[in-house]
Amino acid sequence: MPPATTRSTPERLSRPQQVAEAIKSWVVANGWSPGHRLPSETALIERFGMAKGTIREAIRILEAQGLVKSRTGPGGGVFVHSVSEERATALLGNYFYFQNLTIDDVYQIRAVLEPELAASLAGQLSERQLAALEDVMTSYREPAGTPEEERAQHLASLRFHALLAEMSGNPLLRFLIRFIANMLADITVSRRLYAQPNRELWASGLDYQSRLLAALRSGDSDAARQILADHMHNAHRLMRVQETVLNQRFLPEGDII
Amino acid sequence: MPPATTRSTPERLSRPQQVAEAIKSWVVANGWSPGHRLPSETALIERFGMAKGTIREAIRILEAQGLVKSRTGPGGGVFVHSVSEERATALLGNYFYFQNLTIDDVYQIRAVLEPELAASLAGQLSERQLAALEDVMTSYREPAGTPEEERAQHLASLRFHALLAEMSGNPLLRFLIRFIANMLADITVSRRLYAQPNRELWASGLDYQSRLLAALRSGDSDAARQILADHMHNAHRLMRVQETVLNQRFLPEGDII
DNA sequence: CCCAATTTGTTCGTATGTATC
DNA sequence: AGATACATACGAACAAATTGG
Repeated sequence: MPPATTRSTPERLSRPQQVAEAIKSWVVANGWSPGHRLPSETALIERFGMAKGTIREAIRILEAQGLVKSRTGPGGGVFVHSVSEERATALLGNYFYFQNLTIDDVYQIRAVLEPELAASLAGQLSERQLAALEDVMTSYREPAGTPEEERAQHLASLRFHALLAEMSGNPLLRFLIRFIANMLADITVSRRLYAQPNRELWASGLDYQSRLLAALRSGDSDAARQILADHMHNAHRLMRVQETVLNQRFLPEGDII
Repeated sequence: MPPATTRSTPERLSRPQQVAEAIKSWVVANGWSPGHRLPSETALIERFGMAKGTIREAIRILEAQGLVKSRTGPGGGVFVHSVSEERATALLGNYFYFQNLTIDDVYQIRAVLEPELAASLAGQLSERQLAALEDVMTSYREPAGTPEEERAQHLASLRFHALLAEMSGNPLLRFLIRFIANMLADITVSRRLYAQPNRELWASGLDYQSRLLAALRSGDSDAARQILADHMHNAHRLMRVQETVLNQRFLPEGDII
């Protein structure tokens, strides 16, 4: 179940890594699906002729990648597992931890993905799904009073976008939008954006989202696309302002950005 | 250096996993950068009061995520490592292995990301970079005769897009486009698309790319965007045709799609 | 409720491999 | 070449968790 690892750097692998790769291709070759039980530790020890510790390290490698899960006790063992969205998000997040993205980078992508998502969902949602979206919106019907409320509302608005993505039939689009929303949530928290209430962002966000819901309901794909394009443009502009404000406030005090 | 793991499912972690998480936050807290050496195994054994095997499994977990690398010998040890693009690609690929994407899914994303990339690069590239792009183009100046050549040319055209992405200053855009190109290369191989030469795709691809280079050179951002939008639309259409042909050819023989 | 069987989880001691000086 | 410092691997014993009787 792991895509064949395209090895461009032919560096020697440690034995646990070799075993992990061998198990991977074994699973793929046999077409084993999530839930299938792999041979027991002792069986693998015999199969590969290696010590217990080596085999266990191999299994840990696969577990870290989210490809297997192991349980103790009778009926236990190591089981093929489909990589969860949470795991994939965390693993990919590790990569971008070292790439120090800017707000501009993130919004360049959001600005094209979110409108595409909105357009593709117009006229496709059930009344139940539309109701769920309206439900999230209610959590920021009132302007925030405190910074805590402000932050909570911002996270709720990100949840709105994540929920919207959830409704897409495209797994790739779904993952990317949710991943970016998560990353944005982390950035906002760690950089302490939204420390001061920003009533303009709140008002414009609420307005855009209600207009979006109308377009989604009526099936007006072009309108939905345009509404989200405008929204992203606006949100980007407002976040850049806040980032500037932030740097001016915190940098002199030696705080991390 | 790993983003704080947001744990929504409070399941108990095994000791190696606990240690791995502890080391992660330890690295983040101390702000250790790639290249920094972690304490030796024996030091970690004392530090955590656990057996060697447990510590080693923890390190395997971090290594599988691409966050550390270990070397033997004097001056060796475990070192903080920035997650490589290859590693991130492989790990994310594991996730989508279980999501069975369609050609439509992939092209819905390509159709918005590639034009955005082209637009953002117009007028930004050096003569040297433009020359490198032209260089890749020469590898499919002639129409393919054999299926092998056909496949090689298709992979070269994907490399053209990957190279273009490489030139973007946006790490997120860069990664996404290269990831999708890689995935597309895998899909085309595993599904045996392009088994029969498709001269139309070859001709249109070559035409689009030379027009794109002109737009990039002259700095016409809108033209570059439009050219790639058209190209994606066309490539998508042609790949759907081939996928249909493929299914009709191979499915009766019991081959996997 | 406890006991027994099964399977992973953990420990320790020792030995081997590998790169640096 | 040899000594040193480190990860790597082995093996046997013991512990913990889970399931079923």
